[in-house]
Amino acid sequence: MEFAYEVAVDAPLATTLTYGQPNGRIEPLPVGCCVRVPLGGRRVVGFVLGPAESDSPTFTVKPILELLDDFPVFPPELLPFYRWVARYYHHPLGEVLRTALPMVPTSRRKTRVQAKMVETLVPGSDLADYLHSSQKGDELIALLQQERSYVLKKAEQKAFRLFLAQYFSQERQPVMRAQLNRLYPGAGPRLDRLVALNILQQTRVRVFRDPFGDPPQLQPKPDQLTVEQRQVMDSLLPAVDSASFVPFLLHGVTGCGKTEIYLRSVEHVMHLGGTALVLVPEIALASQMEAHFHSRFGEQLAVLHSGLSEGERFDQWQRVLDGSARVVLGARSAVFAPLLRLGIVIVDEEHEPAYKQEDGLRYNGRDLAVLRARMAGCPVLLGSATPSVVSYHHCQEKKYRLLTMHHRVANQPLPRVEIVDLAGSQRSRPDLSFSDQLINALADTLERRKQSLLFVNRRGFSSSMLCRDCGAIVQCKHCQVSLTLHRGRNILLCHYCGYSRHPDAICPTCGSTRISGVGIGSERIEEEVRQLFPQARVARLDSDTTSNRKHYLATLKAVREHQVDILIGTQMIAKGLHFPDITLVGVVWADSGLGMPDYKAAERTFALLSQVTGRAGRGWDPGLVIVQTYQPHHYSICLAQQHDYPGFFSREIAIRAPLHYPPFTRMINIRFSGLDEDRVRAAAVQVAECIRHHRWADKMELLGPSPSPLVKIKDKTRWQLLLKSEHQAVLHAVCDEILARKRQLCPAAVTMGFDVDPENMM
DNA sequence: AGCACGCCGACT
DNA sequence: GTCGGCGTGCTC
Repeated sequence: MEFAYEVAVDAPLATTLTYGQPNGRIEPLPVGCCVRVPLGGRRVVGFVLGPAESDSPTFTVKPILELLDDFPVFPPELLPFYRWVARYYHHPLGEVLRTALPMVPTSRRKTRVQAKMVETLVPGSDLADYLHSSQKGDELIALLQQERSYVLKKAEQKAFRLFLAQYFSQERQPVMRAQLNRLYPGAGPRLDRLVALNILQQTRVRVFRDPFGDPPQLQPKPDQLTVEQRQVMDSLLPAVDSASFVPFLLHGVTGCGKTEIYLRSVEHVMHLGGTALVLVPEIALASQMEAHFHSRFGEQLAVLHSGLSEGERFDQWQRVLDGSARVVLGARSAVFAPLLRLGIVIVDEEHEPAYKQEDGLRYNGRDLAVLRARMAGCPVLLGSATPSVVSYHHCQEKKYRLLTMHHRVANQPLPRVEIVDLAGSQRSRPDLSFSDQLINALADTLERRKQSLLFVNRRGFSSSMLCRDCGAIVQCKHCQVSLTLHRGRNILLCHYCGYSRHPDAICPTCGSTRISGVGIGSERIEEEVRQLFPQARVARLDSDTTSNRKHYLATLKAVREHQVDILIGTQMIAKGLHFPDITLVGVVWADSGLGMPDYKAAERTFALLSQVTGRAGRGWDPGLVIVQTYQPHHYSICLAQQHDYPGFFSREIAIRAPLHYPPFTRMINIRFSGLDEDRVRAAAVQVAECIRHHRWADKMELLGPSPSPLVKIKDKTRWQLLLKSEHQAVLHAVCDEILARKRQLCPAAVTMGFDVDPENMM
């Protein structure tokens, strides 16, 4: 066999495999092309990584079955990056590539995404000869009829004139047939005759499906930067010019104008002829960022996020691959985009947990963005109003350079934050979730014809259903979690697997009928608000009401046009939206996250409160934030009230140091799951035993094995094993060893997976 | 992951 | 006697 290739296949294999040249093909295959290969009696998708190691194989090399596309789906320059990802996350390279290249056909999915072509018309050879003498329809028709021996019918003349008008108005670009048919519904057969007469010529051109449904609102470029913005640019631009890896953390209060910093840095890179990668936590949710970048970079911009259809995503990817788009704006998976000559990498809201993918390849988009910048040799800019504790710590250790912006753009003051102790305060409506302060503030805001925003941590009506006789909580039959009452849809819903059932009023354990809901959800808050203020116009935004993007955008529009007085929502309203008329923000239960068994609980609470706080007072009115909590003295809540990030950071770091939590250690969570409870536990115990006997066991801490906080999800029992160490290399060596001995330690019926740098321990 | 191979219970 | 249960192991 002449050529042999290293191929990563779409299967959970630890190694890459060797395949031979496809039968009947002579030219070698390019690196990065997508192929179909035989694997153990089936046919799977694979990626050509390059020529195979040349030492004589001990196995029979099978030939590649077919080439799926003759162009590469990723540039060879990015292969080292993809390989590093596979090694770092202890994940099969083939699956890394499948995650990274979302439009590629998988072994399971049969349908393939294709380039979209449209039928177009250009002048035919007979017409082209006359276009020099005239461009007027009637004259051309006369000329053509005179010189040739045919007569054009009225309708054909009409179609012809229409074509000419379009052709010249769009600067001699091919004219879409569909466009002519829209203007003149009977055009079809007439155009066919014109094509037959060689007056017109039929062509097909590639079109890029447009992800910007409505062209985003044009955002003007400000003439001037603030003093702080100029100082930040003065630090950033030399780093961009130096074309070397320099990591920056930009800590700037909400409304300080970070977006303009991003835009100008990217503009600078564009002038230097480079490319730029910009990550945002969740672009699907109508972020202003998309509008800004589209206004500034137009055709140069590609967007990559989950809100795109497969076809749109394919087109955007192709535009990046062929170099016609040089700025990529996208959610975490955009970190794999095939950009070459990177000049800058930007991560907005770098602290957001949304950067962490929580299934399959559990990567962190923010961390990989830093890695890409390192490998490409360019600066990386991490921006946040509430930086992650880990990133800020890197600044203190002089690994990152800290840039700080203290002032909001128009020098608006930050809103006043009032904390209300839910346990200690007198309440005139103890039956509701509102303190008197919040009720009064809502009433006052309504009266002043301003808008209020109420933030609730959970969706649904009641978070769980409790039997008042036996104390049992109604649970999902596939997951060991409580079902949430959704009154609007009249169901009990599992937020983990989506199972739903009718909310019948009989306790499944004791048969009692005294069952009632406990815990507050957004649906219930909505009902309470309607009861308190029947005259107010109320809207709710959470993932229940947002299953379609249209409804989400419509609600935002209604809020912007002041057709809503009180907006109620979950996490998703904490980000991005800023409307000048929102002067009151209420947080119904601020400490709900502090009870979680999770070392990041305080960090998340601080970030969430700061973020929600930033929604108030974006107009002239400074705004008021009312935070209801049972823990009014908790440092994450008090320091958020004072807008004191450095204060929060030092308190948090003082707690984490003695407990050996990140940033003082690195962690890897090893997760086990399977249908057979006993075997899942046994596997976890076996692996733990193996780790305890590892030669570097004294250089790490092992917590567990223990059942996961959510023991059972979708009928699968889950156990976990947490590894902590100051030395990252130790953790990786242990994982490699476990993977090598997986056969003996873990039966096939139990799936084992690594969560490197876990964000969420549930 | 998925498919083949292999070793023990109830069927024509 | 065999058909098929799923537990185990491998895939270039």
